[in-house]
Amino acid sequence: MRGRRRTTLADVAARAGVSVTSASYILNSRSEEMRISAETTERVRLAARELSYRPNRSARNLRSSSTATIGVISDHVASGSFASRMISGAATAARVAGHLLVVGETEGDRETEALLVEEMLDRQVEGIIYATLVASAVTVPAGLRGQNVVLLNCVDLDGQLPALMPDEYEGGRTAVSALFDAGHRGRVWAVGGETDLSALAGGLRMQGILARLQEVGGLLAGVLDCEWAVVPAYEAVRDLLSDQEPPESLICLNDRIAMGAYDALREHGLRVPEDVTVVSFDGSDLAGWLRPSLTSVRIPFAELGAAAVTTLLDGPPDRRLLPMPLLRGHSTASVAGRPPTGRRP
Amino acid sequence: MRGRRRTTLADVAARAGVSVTSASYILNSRSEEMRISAETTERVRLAARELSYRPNRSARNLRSSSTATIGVISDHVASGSFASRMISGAATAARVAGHLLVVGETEGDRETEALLVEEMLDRQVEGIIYATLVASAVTVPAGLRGQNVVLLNCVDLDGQLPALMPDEYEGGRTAVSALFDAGHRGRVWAVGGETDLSALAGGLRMQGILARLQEVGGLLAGVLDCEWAVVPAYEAVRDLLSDQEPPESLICLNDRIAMGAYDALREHGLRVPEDVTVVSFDGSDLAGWLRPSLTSVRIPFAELGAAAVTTLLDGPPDRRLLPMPLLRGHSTASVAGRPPTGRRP
DNA sequence: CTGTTAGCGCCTTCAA
DNA sequence: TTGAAGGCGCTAACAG
Repeated sequence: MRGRRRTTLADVAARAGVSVTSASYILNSRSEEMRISAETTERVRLAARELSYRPNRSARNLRSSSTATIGVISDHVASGSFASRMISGAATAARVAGHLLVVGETEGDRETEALLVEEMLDRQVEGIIYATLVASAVTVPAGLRGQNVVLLNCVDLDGQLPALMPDEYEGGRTAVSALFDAGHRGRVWAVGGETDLSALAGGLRMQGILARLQEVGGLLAGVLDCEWAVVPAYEAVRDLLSDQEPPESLICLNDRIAMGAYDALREHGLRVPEDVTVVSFDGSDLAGWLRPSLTSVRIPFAELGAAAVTTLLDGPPDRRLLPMPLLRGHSTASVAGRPPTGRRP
Repeated sequence: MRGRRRTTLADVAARAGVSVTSASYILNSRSEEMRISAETTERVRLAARELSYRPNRSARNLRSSSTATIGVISDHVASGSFASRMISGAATAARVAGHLLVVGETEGDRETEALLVEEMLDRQVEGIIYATLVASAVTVPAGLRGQNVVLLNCVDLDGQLPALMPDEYEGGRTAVSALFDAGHRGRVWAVGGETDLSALAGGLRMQGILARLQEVGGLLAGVLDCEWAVVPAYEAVRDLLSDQEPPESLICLNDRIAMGAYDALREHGLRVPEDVTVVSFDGSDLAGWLRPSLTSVRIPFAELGAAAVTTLLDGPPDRRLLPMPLLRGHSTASVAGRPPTGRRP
């Protein structure tokens, strides 16, 4: 940075007429412990303020080999607002703990990944958050082994690295509960299925859905397999409607699927939630934009980011699966008109 | 990081049987300049590789007071995928230049902002990108004055800090051109208006729209003032349709407005693009999710981020307004069925 | 061409 | 209570 020479600890000490030792102790809140006179302490504090002294991090880092910095490596920080929410949560938690975040995006490239790991280790980050956009099993870059790492939204295939994930199974159960709590029964179709084997979310959500359905005595009329995107979902639901008696409820495996489903339902003259109730997963902005607003089981991205920082700084938590809260919209409002109990912010 | 002591330059020098000076020169690719024998050079390189030596950045920073790190301060990295796209662009550009990004989110809080500035200056970042989610005029924190700063998506009220922004005026012109290039004429309504005075985008887009409209001999049937969100837009367009003869074209001031407009149009039995063509601003993911896909004047977030890094590292560019590219969807396809020329990725 | 050496700013042991 | 001094790892004068 183009700034001139900054004031150093020595400057402060000189101005206060004490040694750098004393100044150092005082400015690091150890004057008590070192039994430095209150008067001296105050004098140094004043001098520091007058000179608007700020410690030189590089020097401190070199000395203490710790930087109050946490690295985040993610395959995509750009895609959707998902990864960014996570970074946001992590950044806030880090700041509260007096840390800063350095971020790197790999775009899935292994070489970039390894490079970023090295760059961050060079900068002596206190720990590294390794995150993926879609929940998956991964092989982490070799440079990460033996470091203070936490995996986010993924697990490593072979090793025993601490990993934080949304509790997709419970999330699946929550989705079904949301449907039945709103008083709806009858035929439920799941839209989305398990297309990608490397993505864990689909399977776990489906398991949770089935388990909870069994508990409440509901049953799954069927699963519409389709790519997790708007148009495929639209087509799948459209075809379903032309073949069969319409479902009473739809569980969409993400919000974009729900968007497509909405279109198909509307085209078929079916209203949400009066004719068909819809619940979905993600809790993205889209859920709030749709009309009626979508009830969606939210992926706790910000919470994951914050928990990752905590894990790095204070050790792993007991629960490594984070709850997926229900974001209530109007797509599950009971036909009687009971208003939803919560609104999105 | 919990790693053991890392190998130092001295270790490498010792193993290669040379002085640290030579090792330093060689590893910094200055052996040529220092006329060090090829043989020695090779020996040192080998030793470094064998010990998998990596320079200690903190030490280097302290010595050279430069960190190969750039700070990004933004009011919201979480909201939408906007800020994150920008960060993504910046991160990539930074990495190419051998730099890393440290990011901080202020949530609009002045105190946090000032704190982050200090934290980053403490870490001796090479420069700071100060970005806002919505284009606006701001007062930057005092700590930023005199530093290597570039404003992104905003301008400072009083000072002369370099600022990079999307060319909203040209963008407005582009939107109109998109409409007329697709062969559409007739009544054009703008939806959105200028609600927020601190947000620059609305006014500039409208100016561009009016100017271009005049050039091509079109005219604005009217402006629907509404909040830039789905429901208000839906209501505004619905009311318009119930009062008036339907418009031939709609220029929506952002993608969410277009989403609401789509709903109102569909409800009224009007098809896009057959009955009404729609063009919009943002070029967000939503534009691709809507059916038919939306033609939208894209905010070049990634490009802004990349340009900001370049500005910080190499000085300000000539053009401080970045072009807003047209993202072609089907909402402006000519009625004759001409396919759009480009697809979103 | 290569080695010796003096800091960069800070923390901390040891003595006073 | 305070001061002097060493050293974190690296770079760059300045000798040889």
